[in-house]
Amino acid sequence: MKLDHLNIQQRQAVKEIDGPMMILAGAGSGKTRTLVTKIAYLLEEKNISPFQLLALTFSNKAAKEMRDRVGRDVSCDVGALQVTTFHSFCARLLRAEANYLGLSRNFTIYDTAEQKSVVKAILNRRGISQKETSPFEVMYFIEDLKNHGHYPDRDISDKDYEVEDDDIFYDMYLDYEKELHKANATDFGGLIGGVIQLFEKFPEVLERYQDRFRYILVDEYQDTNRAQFDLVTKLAKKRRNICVVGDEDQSIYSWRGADIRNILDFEEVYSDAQILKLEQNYRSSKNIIEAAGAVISRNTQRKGKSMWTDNPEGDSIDIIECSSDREEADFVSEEIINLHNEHGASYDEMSVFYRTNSQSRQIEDALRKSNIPYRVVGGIKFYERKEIKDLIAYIRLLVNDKDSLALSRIINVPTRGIGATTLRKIEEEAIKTDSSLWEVVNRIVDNPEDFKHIRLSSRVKSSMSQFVHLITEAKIAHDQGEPLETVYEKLLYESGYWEMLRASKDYESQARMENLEELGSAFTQFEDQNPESRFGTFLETITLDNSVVGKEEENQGEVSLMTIHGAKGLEFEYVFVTGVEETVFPSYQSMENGEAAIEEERRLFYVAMTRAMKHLYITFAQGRMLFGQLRFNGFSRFIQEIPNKYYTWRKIGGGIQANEKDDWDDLCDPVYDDEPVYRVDSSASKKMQEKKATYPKGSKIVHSLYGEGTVLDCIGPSGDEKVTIKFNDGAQKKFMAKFAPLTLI
DNA sequence: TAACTGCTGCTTTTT
DNA sequence: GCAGCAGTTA
Repeated sequence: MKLDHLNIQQRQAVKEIDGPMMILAGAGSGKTRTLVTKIAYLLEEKNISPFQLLALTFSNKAAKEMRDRVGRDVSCDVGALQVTTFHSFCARLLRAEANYLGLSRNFTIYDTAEQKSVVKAILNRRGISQKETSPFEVMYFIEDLKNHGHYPDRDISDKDYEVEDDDIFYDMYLDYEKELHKANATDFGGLIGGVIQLFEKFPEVLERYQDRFRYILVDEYQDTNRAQFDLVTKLAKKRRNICVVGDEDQSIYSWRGADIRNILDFEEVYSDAQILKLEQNYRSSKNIIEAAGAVISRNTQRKGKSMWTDNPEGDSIDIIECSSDREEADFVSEEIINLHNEHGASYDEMSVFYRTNSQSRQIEDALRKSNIPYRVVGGIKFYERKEIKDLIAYIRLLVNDKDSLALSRIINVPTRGIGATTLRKIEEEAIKTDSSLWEVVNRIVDNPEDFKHIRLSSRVKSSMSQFVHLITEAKIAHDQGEPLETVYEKLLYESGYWEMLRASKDYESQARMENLEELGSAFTQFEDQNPESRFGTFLETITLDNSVVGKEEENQGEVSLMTIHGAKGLEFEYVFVTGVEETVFPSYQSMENGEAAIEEERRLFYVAMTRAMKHLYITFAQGRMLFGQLRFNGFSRFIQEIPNKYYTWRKIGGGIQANEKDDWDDLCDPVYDDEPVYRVDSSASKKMQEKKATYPKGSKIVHSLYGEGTVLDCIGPSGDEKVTIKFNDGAQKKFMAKFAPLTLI
């Protein structure tokens, strides 16, 4: 098998197949190429059956990419090959082995919004207001437990997580688990935990899987949490053929439980592990790689790689100082037009990054004004829209009638006169008789005389009867194999949902109706691709991968807008990183959370920088509207961490007056020694001192070589300004003030 | 039952 | 600046 297309380290990563291995693969180092080749090598050269190989990733994006490339590059039949995400793998395994854990096969997977509803209900029941304890706190607590591989009766006293007795949060966690179990549901963390539980309680099941998966590959290893590490360790215990690939410098999901120790401790867990580093970057210019390297080298929590490249030095990084967020957006759109018209760059080679989604609006406005085609990646997801969640709730109830959360969501949508009071009565009854809401509603409909004690009006009772009829009819149609879209439409029209939107005159309803039509075609499309599938598989697919509906259409020459988190794994010729200011990036929360949080922000900044292949723009605004207030935050410490030889500082627009600008430069004077000084206190901006620029805008100068000219612009920190000069012969040139032979006249 | 009003408190979001 | 909540009013 030819491995000429790989470098020495990559080739070694491919050929060493036995025993534990960790590959530290830096940004743009050909990680996927190496992994795909390794899979091909195992299958074709070592004759491993695809059935015995397991490749796990964290994201669907990565799984899909690997699957596609394996399918393209590998000649043998890869049908049985599992290249999938941790969560899909676990969901499938749990459904296959459901009988062991007392779940039924049609269990529902709750997403974050549904988890929140459950937690809210628990808080409510305990009489705790959301002000006292926010549901997020409880959710975070629960997730943290699950991320560490905890499940209710698991003894993890010898693990790295302590559970205290009579902890009210812990009690709520137990309530939560009970609630989910009653609803025949689990959550993302529960998928992983469920498999761990299964493996611990039934060693024979574990052994079956250990014998099957002789080679295990884990991609995006830096994003795995402790539970996933546990899971993989269990699976690999017998054969020890485990190969993990990751980059600790791109670990940006620790707030989601990703545990950087999985990388830092790998050698301790596997003392005979081979550690390989892929340090050659094939993506970006030398300037970008070295600048990014300088920034990330400030982190202490890392194994330490040093990326290098054979690529040309490339353009200087542009640091753009703007007076406001508005001007920043205008600069981005003007520069995009410039790149497009003057440099022939196509829009889909450009991307604009921001720290938070809310920053996109400003940019979108500017792009729209200039008629630049763009698309926003991420943001509000299709399946998170209210109307979609509503109809999905109808379907969830149809698939799993124990899903009381789904029932309570839609029993009064559209309004059927079954309001909060009635619902509370049903809930009380359900708790008393230990049944689901669906069962209670059915009992009321079937034997109304048994429920005289909860006094329901006949209008309410007849609505309930209609509701039960609707769901039951749809369920029968579904069971008889009617096309999914037909059943869906039945629910949509006969529930009155469609009519409710049609009758409503507000502006949003039109869009909602369009979304519901799109959902309809999603069913048809899904059924075409998975002919044997029913609603159950559809639900699982959309919960675990919300890019599933025809949404992921090809980029037809648009500028991409996204958060930096969304940019991981992608690359663009031209990248704009916007809003690079203290309190925005790093975010103010991270600034309050100590050095570890700042290191994560720094990794995020590193990810942003290393997405750029050809040209990198870093922009910031002196003043920005934040929380309805104009704030002056100063540029980010990360800008100060870029050695000045890699960038050109440009101040654009007219915003601030000359003397103010000098004060600003002085205020933000970057410090390059070992202990950076950060001046982020906005009140400091009021205590600015007077100081003159070396070459004020508009002043006349003479250059010993080029003659007389006018200063167009003077930018950058004082003592290190870059001056733009228009000479009398029309030529325009940029100089470093401290080196150029310039004299003021 | 819904609609209105004032108050609070803000990230990122692969699954 | 805006969404989401709790408490109040029609």
